[in-house]
Amino acid sequence: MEQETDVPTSYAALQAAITQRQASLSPRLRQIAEYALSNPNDMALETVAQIAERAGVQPSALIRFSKTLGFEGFTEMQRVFRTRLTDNMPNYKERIRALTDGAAGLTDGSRVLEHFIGAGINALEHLRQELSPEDLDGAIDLLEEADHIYVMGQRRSFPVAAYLSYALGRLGRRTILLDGMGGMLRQQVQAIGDRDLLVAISFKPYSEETVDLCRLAAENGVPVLGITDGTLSPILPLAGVTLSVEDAQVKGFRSLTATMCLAVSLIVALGQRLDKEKAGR
Amino acid sequence: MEQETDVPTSYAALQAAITQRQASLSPRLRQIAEYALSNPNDMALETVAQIAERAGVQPSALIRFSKTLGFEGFTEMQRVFRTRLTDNMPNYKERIRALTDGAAGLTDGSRVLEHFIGAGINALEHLRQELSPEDLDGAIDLLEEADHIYVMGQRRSFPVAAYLSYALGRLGRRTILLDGMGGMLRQQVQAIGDRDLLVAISFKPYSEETVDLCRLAAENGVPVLGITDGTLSPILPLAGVTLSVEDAQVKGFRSLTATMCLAVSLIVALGQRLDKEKAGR
DNA sequence: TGCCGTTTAGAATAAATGTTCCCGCATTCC
DNA sequence: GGAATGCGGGAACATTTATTCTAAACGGCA
Repeated sequence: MEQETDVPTSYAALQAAITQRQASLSPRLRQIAEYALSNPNDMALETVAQIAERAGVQPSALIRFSKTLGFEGFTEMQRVFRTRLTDNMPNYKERIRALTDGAAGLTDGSRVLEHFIGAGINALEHLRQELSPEDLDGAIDLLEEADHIYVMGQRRSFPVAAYLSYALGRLGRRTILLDGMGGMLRQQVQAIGDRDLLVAISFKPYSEETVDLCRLAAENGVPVLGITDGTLSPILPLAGVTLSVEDAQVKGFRSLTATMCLAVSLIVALGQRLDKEKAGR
Repeated sequence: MEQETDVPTSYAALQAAITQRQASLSPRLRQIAEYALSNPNDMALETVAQIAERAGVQPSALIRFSKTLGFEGFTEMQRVFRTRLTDNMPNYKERIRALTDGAAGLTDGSRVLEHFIGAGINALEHLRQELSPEDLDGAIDLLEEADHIYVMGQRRSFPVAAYLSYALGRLGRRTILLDGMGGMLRQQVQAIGDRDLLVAISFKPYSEETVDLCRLAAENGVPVLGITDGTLSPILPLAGVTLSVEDAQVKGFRSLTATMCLAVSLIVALGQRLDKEKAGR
């Protein structure tokens, strides 16, 4: 009575099937779908009762879920989840070796991705080693104490500036993204006072506008938090606190992997500081 | 009566224990030891009866084997075999979430940074494992063939959109960043044709505007390249090609570490493709 | 508000699984 | 050569586990 044709036999197919039918499922079954996709290990190894408890559903709901997907019962579906563990097992070592050997059989796109992933991991580890906690805390101090926060980043640094400005705003900090929109940059800049903070983000080749702005700020006694790279950065002597990141670069395209990691860390650390302060009062 | 001290809890320890005691075991138990070491998958997933049959022994012999190694019974030993599957096949989602949950006790800035660096490395490895080369190449195809490229990303996704738009522009692709500046979104959107491409970036909680725009594009036959997370994303059914990234998230602040890595990889891979094409002519 | 189809919870059930136990067998030691 | 010891086989047992079934809750619709 059931059509057995579309019963998934591989984990990839099962994942696709769940994803596809997820929208048309009843609430409880959707809940299971969500749990199954994010906890495939549990689905593969635990018992119905255990999974039901962890997912917050009844055991019978899991059987209904399995049957909805065309399986005979839960056991049959679990078998597919288990193939994910066994099938990927031998591949794991091979993949790492393939990577180490130089990624010979990879298509262009994924070779580039592999490269940037490797570079990204390196950059993150480098960041961990090189960035001093003092600088980081100093940066958070600046962000915490500033009246208004002005964020500037051009070209490749603009996404970072945009992120910081968005996130700082969400933390309730008064933040202005200096994007020069409508030629208003000069006006925006004139408003910066010495109780404010300029966050300047710039990487090689350093944007003139950003460096100029830093110089202006430094002359007017405005604190500057620099996010930059290298030891020769023109931002360095102008900024009170500088956070240095070395991200990978290929053909002029700088990866922002580590920089973004630093940015989100700054934000969350600042958020915690603000929480604590609020609680302390 | 039994000393419970040396019961192996990791697969490595179990493997060592079996190897070491193999010589002093009775013939039948040695037979089991041999089977266990060469078929750890079976040991982890099959039932006692199944394993017994495949190894050519009695089920009870397996229990004896387990007890000889200091376990309470077969079930307990099997648990160790199962850790091998879950440990070697890390569920990065779980790890990322674990890191996310464990962020509660973070105090100072450097601990937050440590946390995000760890989470970032995990996310990158997850990206490496989960993103299929086909999808990646498909995405590059779309970017290569599109007449105009429209990029949309709101809130936390905006930095990614900004980066892509900037970098695509530098590659000479005609790119429009849909930022809704000056309430021009509707006009910008109306211009999109079916030879163009919409790049939609959205993560939980998915921005309504972005999803709506995808739906509109899909209805009008405009190709959509989605960059999103999870398998439940509303972008998924609307996009021709979807690239899925799982980045860490703490207190509502999503790290863009892995997402940025993917973005720059896309760009550089596209750049290579364009170079090759140009050289070929 | 009242009806009808669907969905869900939870107990009841049947199947399967792990474990125990005892007896036969071989080997070893007296 | 005979008793003792350890090992292994396999059926019986108890427990766990998946599954079924029914009544209740829910949600949509008139």
